[in-house]
Amino acid sequence: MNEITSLERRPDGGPGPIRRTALHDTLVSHLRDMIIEGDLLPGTRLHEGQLGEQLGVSRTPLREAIKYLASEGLVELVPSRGAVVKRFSAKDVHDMLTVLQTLEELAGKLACEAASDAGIAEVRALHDEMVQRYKAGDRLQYYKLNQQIHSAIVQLAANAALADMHAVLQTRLKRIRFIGHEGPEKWAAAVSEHEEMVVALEARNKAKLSEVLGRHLMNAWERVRDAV
Amino acid sequence: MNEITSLERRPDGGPGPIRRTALHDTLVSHLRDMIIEGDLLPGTRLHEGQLGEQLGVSRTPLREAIKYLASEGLVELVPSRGAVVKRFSAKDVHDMLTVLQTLEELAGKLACEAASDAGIAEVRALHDEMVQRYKAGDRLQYYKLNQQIHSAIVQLAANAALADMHAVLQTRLKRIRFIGHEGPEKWAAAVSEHEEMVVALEARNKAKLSEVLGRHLMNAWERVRDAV
DNA sequence: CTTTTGTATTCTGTATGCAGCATTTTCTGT
DNA sequence: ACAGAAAATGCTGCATACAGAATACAAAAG
Repeated sequence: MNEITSLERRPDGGPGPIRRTALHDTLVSHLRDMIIEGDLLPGTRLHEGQLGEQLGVSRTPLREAIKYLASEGLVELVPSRGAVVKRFSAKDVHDMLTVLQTLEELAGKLACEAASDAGIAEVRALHDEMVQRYKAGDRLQYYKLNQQIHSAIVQLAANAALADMHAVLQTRLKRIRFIGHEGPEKWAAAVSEHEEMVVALEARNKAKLSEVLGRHLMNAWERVRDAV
Repeated sequence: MNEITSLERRPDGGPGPIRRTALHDTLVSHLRDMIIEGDLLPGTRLHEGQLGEQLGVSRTPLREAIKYLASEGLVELVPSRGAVVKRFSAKDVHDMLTVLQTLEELAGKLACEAASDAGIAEVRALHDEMVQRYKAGDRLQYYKLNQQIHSAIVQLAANAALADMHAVLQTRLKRIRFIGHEGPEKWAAAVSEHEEMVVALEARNKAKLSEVLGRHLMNAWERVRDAV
């Protein structure tokens, strides 16, 4: 079941303008997911003919999607030899986390200034939900909510450029973090850091929030360093 | 003279593997330049037929290039209505400068740790050249060297992710800064800041370099705020 | 047996053709 | 004369077709 056509139209016949997504756009999301979830491993060549047939799509929109992902940094374009899924070294991952850390520190500062109370409440809600998942041992949902919280804080900063850069790096790292399974004690530490984060945000304590976010990502490196 | 074919082969017959650039790749650079230099103003629709004919290229590689630029954030894709050159609000520009500031502060720190003496010397050379252009009143060359210096410092940080993010933002801002003409006194101040930067780098003074880079971009906002 | 060269196949890169959507123009009714 | 509808035009989105490059394979030479 990898046909792409099923994704083209929304399943519900709900109101509002019917979704009119372009195929290349759908393909971008689809391929991105395939890369993140490991269906396409690093170093894999993206075979236009084969991949297109597998997804039930012609080469043209597929190529367009690949170009888009290339600019995003998920695939690499080799002249006359197509595209391959980009492989990240340990240093690459460390570099990305370093930049992400800086960006989130900035996001923390800005969020404390710009966030609405409602926005902060949403983060709190996400966090509480995440803690529930943690206690239930549901790693996948925990992981997703974790990412959502970080994205939400960045959103609160109300800085489009920051959100862009953060999203790109987060996407590039998803594949890694998806794999990086941490032990119970480190997991607990991560949850504890998150609690600190939300408290600092609610107090609109810029310095504190920024510090915790930075520390959190330093520790993230510890957690994934073995996986790469 | 807008034919694209002339750019396909390298002019020199130098050694090494002959350049074999794909057309869509060439188009990305070409369109990017057209946007930055104002040949394509914000809000302009990128007409596939017309633009392709003008450049002597068929629609397929052109469309691929546009998708790439869309991911880079220079153009916006409107479903069923093609692509338009993205328009940036004053807030957008301010947001971008804020992020750029943070990134360059980080770059400064890392560069002081990781840079080779030779690398630092190159920045010094660029700076001296820039000062010459400044004294000669050659705004265009000054501007280009200015950008080169910032890029060079980021390169010295030896962090690929940082370089990526920096390049994207710098590209998005080029169009703005290209326009933003500053008065003589502000121009002098900018040059003076650059001098401080290079001195701090040569001394490998992390805190100082970081501070000057940050201040420099704060001032950059002052210089361009009227232009947007 | 190894190396090299010629050939065949496969895949990318580019062009073109066709269908559907958006927009504009024209026609018709009031 | 004006408003609304219908037709016509132009453009995008996707598929297909064709040309050229890269690789794999096989045969021949050392």
